[in-house]
This record gives sequence, structure tokens and C-alpha cells, in this order.
Amino acid sequence: MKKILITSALPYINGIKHLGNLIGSQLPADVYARYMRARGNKVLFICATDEHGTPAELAAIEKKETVEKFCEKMWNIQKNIADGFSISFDYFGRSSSQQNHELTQHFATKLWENGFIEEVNENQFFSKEDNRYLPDRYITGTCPSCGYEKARGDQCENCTKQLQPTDLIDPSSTISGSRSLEIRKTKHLYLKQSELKNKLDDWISKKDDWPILTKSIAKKWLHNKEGLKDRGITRDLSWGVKVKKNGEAWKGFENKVFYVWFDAPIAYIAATKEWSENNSNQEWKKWWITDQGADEVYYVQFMAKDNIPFHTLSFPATIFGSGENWKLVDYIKGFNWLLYEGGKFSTSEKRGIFMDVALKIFPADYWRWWLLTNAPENSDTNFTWDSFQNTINKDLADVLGNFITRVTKFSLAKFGSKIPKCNDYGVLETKTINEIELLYEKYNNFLTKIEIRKASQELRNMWVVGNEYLQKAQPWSILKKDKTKAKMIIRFSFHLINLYSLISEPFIPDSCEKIRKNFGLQKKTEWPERLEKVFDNLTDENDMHSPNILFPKITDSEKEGFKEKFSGS
RNA sequence: GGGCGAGUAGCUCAGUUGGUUAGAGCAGAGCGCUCAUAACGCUUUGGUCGCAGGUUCGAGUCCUGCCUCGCCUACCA
Repeated sequence: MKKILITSALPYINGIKHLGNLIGSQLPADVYARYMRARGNKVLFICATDEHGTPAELAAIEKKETVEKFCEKMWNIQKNIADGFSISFDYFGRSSSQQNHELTQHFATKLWENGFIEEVNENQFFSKEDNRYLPDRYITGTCPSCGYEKARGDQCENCTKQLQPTDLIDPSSTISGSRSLEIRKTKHLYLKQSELKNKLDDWISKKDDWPILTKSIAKKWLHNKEGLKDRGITRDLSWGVKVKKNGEAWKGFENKVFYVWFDAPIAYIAATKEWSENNSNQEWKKWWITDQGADEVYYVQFMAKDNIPFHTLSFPATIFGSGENWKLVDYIKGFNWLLYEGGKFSTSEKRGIFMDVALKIFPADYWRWWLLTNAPENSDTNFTWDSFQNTINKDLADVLGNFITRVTKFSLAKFGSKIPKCNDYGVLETKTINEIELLYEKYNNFLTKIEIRKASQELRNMWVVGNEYLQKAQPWSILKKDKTKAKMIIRFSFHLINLYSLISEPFIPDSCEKIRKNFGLQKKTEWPERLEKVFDNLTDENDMHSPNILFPKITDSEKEGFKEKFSGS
């Protein structure tokens, strides 16, 4: 038994996430968590909302709510949606928690003591009308380079030139449109990542097993022309973690908060602490502090590629710089983008499918299956309705669902509502078990290595074996001459169904639960080392209930309707 | 411009340290079965592995150049 800590990237609080966000972190993390639990490991699967920053404040203003209230509401919504997709978090916390405030301040204090934080004077735009400092991208003006009138303070979208907000001609606030902006001197804390560059480089260089995507992004940031840059970790906002040192206000930073990217990853630790304290224990230390047990933990992070720099560099820099015994990540699984019908998912243009809407139109397992079998592990993946329909109808309805239906209906019609007795297996059954055993081993290997697509293919291959078996065994014709043997075949088939309901659980947990319920199969168990065991463990008293269609097919007209509906504004 | 990745059957992809006739799923064709969500099973048609050179007894797999696509990053001389 191993201890495995799993975190998925924190979803930002300002809105409902789309399917790309789901497959980029929470969903594959859930597969891994479910698998590792099923294999008898001690798993802790943690996530939280990322709540601080200007976008959250603005979203709250738009909704005419206080930012606290807004975040609480959105946290609930995001939590419910995650539940809707059966994401098996052990704890879903919030970056705004008391624990995160304290830990963030603690890290800042340690970094300061160790000389990895410095105070830097900067000029920044202040909008009188909005009564706030404006982040670069919230300033609009004319691009000095190409004359485009709606260039943002960080970049001109027209000519792609990188800009400083002070470069803009006739700048205005994106929030209010106000032109009464002034440049104010303000002081910020910088994390001296550059001084930790070699340490980070050494650390990453040793990670031979990391995916190319993860390592190449990290290496690029370390070795580009300017090297690893120091980064500002404070902002002039009110919503966030107050800048404190040793628990007291940090002189000169009384009205500032830490920048989200600094406090967000710390929230992995803080959320674990929340979880722990809710249970009135100190378990969290065993997961996060190396000399208190965490050195035995295998820690895996899941995220989309845009988050990789923070997890390979910034957060480790925070941990290294603290000089304390915090657990570092052991493996980072990064994902590419999910595209929608060849283009990008777009919140503003309402293009693509969002998590709340997805749950309203199809069961979670449909989405899980398609997304996981097509996980953007090696390159961007394109979601199309045609592919979705085809994959679901073929894999879930025809291969798995129909196998279950044909066994069930036959058994009900010929033998009644009890699963027939008779474990007197013959050559064909042994052969079938052996065949699945081979696939099962591959499946386990892929899941261990977090190769989601490949694992899903092996799972499907195991489902196919069920249909092949029935075709060869032909219980419908055997029944005419040897009723006992027909019973044996059907019982064996039920054992296959039982097996599928166990091992498919990381991918389609809701359906697996439904299957077990419908057939009165035994409670969920750990996965066996050897499969023979599973083919022996149905009791004689299992009833089957409503043989409803488990996976209704997606019709052409449904598909066409959704294509139209989600094509964007 | 630089960095990274990808270009393999109609489509989506897999191809481990270079080794005998290049694989899977879907789609197509034929046959079989009738328990089943017209589902399933078996057989089968598709590939000069982006292009051109090179290394090697032998390259989809290594090297060089080029072309196309995607992502990241920078516009410095």
C-alpha cells in the first residue's frame, strides 16, 4: 500500500468551466484517484477554487454582489458540478480559507527571512473613477506600433506586440471606460526566482519520467534568453491574502494582498489542512511535511499546459525558498487543449459546452468516456459532435451496454430473476479468463503510468471479449440440449458483468454503480491481483432488477440539434 | 526569428532500445448468428509511414536539409 497525494489544478472562481477545463485536470485526476484507491492504496485527492484577483472582483461587481458572497455562491456551484461529474475529491476547499491566508503569510515570512523576497518600487495605473489600480490587461488604448485603437496594456491583439500599459496612447480603463488615470508609485514584493534557478534546474533535470510537455515547458522558462525572471507577488487589491510578516502587517503593504499565483498553489496545502481540521486531526502534516510522513507520499499533480510554469517553477521556488520540509511534487501530468469543432472554446462567444449544460443534456459518464478516451495527452484534441455520438453509441451502447442487455434479457426469459447457479466452467471459460487477464495487465500498467487514452482502449478491449465469448458459447442454442450448461454460460457472463462493473469504475463510475445495483452484485471491492477470484464470487442469491437500457443511444436529430445550439453567438 | 511538438490506411490514433509480410478503433465490403439498444461475431478492402538525401547488412524508428500544421516565446541585429 502506498500513500498517494493527488491534486488537480484549481479552477478559477469567476465562472462555470467548460469541458476543456474538465479534461485538463479534474477528470484525469479522478481516474487516477479512483484507480489507486481500487488497488488498495491510501489516496488523498485534493482540489479547491482559486478565488482571489481582479477577475473575481469584477465578476462580483457585475452580479452586484460582494466578492465574498459571490465566491461562496460560485464555490457551491463548482462543487455541485464536480459532484455531478462524480469527481471523487476527498476535499474541495477554497483558496480564500483562513488556512490559506495563514500558510501564504507563513511562506512569505520564511522567504523574506531567507532573502528570497525583495521590495521593489513600481509605477502603476490608478483609476480614480474605479478607485482601484488597474492590471495591465484592464487598460485599453491605441497601439503605438500599429495604431489599433483597442490594444490592451499587456499586448496588442492586432499586431501581437507586447506592450507596457504606459506605451498606450490615450489609455482608458477597460472596466469603466474612464480616462482619468494617473500613474502612481507603488511598492511590491518580488519573489527572487532567479536566485533559485539552479536549484530548480537540477531538480527538474532529474525528472526523467516526466512527460515531454511538462519538462519542455519548464526547461524553456529556465533557459530562455533572460533566464528565470523574478516575479511580483503582491497586488493593490482588497480581495485576497493580506500581506503580513510574522502575523503582523507588513510595513508599506497595509493595503495590498498577495497575487493569486502566489497563494493559489499554497492552497493545495491549505485545503488539505482544512480537510484535516474539519476532522479534528493533524493528518495533513503526514501528507505535506516530509519529516512527518510525507517523504513516503507519492505526489501527482494534474493540470493543463498553461499552468505548468507555475507548478514546475514558481511553486517549487516558494517551497525551496522557504527552507522548510515541504513535500515537492513527484510527477506532473500536463494536458493540451480541447478544441470545439475545430476552434477554441470561448466563454465570451458562448462557443462550446460548459460543464453545467453538459450535465443537463447527457449523463456524466457519456462525457467522461468521450473526454477520457480522447484526452489531449500528446496534442490538442478536437471535440466534434459526430465523434461524440459515434464513440458513445459504439463503445458504451453497443459494446458494453448491449452485452449487458443481451445477457440479462436472455437470463430473465429463460431462468427467471435469479442469477442462475453453476460454476462448472469449461475450456472456453478458462480461455476467456486468460484472454482478459492479458488485457487486464496492460490496463493496469497504463493506469499506473497515467496513460489515460491507452488505458481506455484496453478497457474497451475487455468489454469486447464479453461479446466474443457469448458468440462462441452460444447459450441460445446450447439451451435446447443442455440447460445446465446454458446456465453456466449465463452465470459466467454475469461474472464478466461484475468484473466490468469493478474495473470500469475509474472511467464510468455512475454506470458501474448502476450495474451493481441492478444485478444485486456484491459491494464494490478492491481490484484483484489475479482475475480468477472474481469469477467465483457471486452468491447464489443475486437478483436482477429492471434491465433498463443502460446507455441510450444518441440520435442523429439530437446530435444535429446540439451542433446548432452550441455553435456560438 | 527562436524553442517545442506533430505530419503513419478515408477519419482518429498506436508503433517500445532501428530487424523478418507496418497495427487498433471507426467508416467500407462479404459471411455468420438471432440472446441483444438493426446490436454482436468472423473474414476482408485501404498505407511508396510529409518530401529529398545520408548512415547501416537492414529505418516509420538514427542524421542533414526542405515543406506543411499546431503551440509557446520574442521582435533583439
